[in-house]
Amino acid sequence: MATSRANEILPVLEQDIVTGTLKPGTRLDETILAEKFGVSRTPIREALNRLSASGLVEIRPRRGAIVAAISVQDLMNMFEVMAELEALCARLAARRITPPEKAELRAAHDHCHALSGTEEFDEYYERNLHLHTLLYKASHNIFLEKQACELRRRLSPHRRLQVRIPGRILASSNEHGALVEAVISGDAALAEKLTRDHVTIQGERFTDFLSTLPPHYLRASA
Amino acid sequence: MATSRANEILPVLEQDIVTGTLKPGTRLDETILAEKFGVSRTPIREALNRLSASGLVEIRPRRGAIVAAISVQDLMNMFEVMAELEALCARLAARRITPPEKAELRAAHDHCHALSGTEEFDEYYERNLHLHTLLYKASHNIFLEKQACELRRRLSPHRRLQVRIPGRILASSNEHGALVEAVISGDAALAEKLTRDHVTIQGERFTDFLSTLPPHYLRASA
DNA sequence: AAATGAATTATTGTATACAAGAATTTGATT
DNA sequence: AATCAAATTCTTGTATACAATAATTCATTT
Repeated sequence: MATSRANEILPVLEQDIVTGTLKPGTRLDETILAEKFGVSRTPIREALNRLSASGLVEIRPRRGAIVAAISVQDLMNMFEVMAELEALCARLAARRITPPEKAELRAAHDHCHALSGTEEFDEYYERNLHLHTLLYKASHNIFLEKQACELRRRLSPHRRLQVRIPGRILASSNEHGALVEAVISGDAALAEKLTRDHVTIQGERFTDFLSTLPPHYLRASA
Repeated sequence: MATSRANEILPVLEQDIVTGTLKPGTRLDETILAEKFGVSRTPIREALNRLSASGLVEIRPRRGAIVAAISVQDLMNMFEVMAELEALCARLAARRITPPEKAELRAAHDHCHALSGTEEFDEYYERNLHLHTLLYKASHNIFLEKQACELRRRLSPHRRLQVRIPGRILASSNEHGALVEAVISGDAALAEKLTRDHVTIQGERFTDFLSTLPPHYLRASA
């Protein structure tokens, strides 16, 4: 046991929510969770409280906790902020990235690019995550890095069900190539713009995204 | 009682931290707090857990909770993100602000400007906060609004002790005037730039800021 | 048969009891 | 007098017991 039961339970629950094992709207019964983890309700409640503060869980007074369900508007709003945070990462990274970080970033991009033309969406998801994480790190702003990671985690349960269009991996990877080059060459303004455009869901991608969302997104509260 | 004891205690503690009544580094003894609020340790712990997830409180395993103490580097990092979030607010607001919101924003600016030349820092702090809050709202991105508010709250205990230079109110108010005009006239790019510059602590203001920080900022952890 | 209301059941929120680990104090030794 | 170690005290973390409220079920009435 690392430190406390609650500290062990928290990341497990978080992971289950982030990966979609526990889907938005799912009830989180304290007693059931307590049995599952082999503890009393107390550490479960601590974990749920913390998760509610970070937005992954919604606690309705006297009515229990559920995996946070968000509306389309929330989702659009969050993507808007995500794009800006990542754009800031890119701008700062272009100014602050170190030589070893440049090598890592290039390697991560190559690793992504190797899947161009394929349809290995799950694997690309992981490699893409790694590339973006390196970008956050290269900003050399630890707070920003944490914020960007947290927001990405929060978006991921909704992102997983995004449209999986055959050519998407190639397109995404090409965008990566351009923005990685901009960062490495120190062109902050270009890196910022390319990253913002890369993260923003625009044009017909947006329409596709909307039309494939499960219906519950249309009525969820904040 | 609104909903639960923990839900009553949480905002009180938060306010005490944000206003500096409870200073960074202060130990938050569960038993003492429980007595003060007339409850058992349980709801206190729930509140502390939530505050730790939002970053205002730091819980060290088996060693109790303290008001989050942050380093100069953390502070600089947070300001960098704050500037970007507010700049995004301004950019979006320039595109989305409604006529009644324009009137409110103008009024808030006038209210700030009325203190130009004075040295009523505490009053200016409040009016300035109101103006910025209106700017967040005018972005019409509720998630962004919440994030910006939360980060501002998190920075406020450290901001309060900023240098109080005689001419600062006038300078700040003039910057407000320009950015409010940019937002109202719909000049998104200008509004964004002016807001980022307004929030960023730069030039000799930065030196002043650093040199007046209490010494504990130099050794705090993340 | 449907609907309303009372009673029962289940679940959350709080308090208290207990266990385990950190901090402190006291005493012994150099 | 200073330092180190053992023991005590204090604080946190977990479990359990209880109270309060929401959800459900069942009966009664129209």
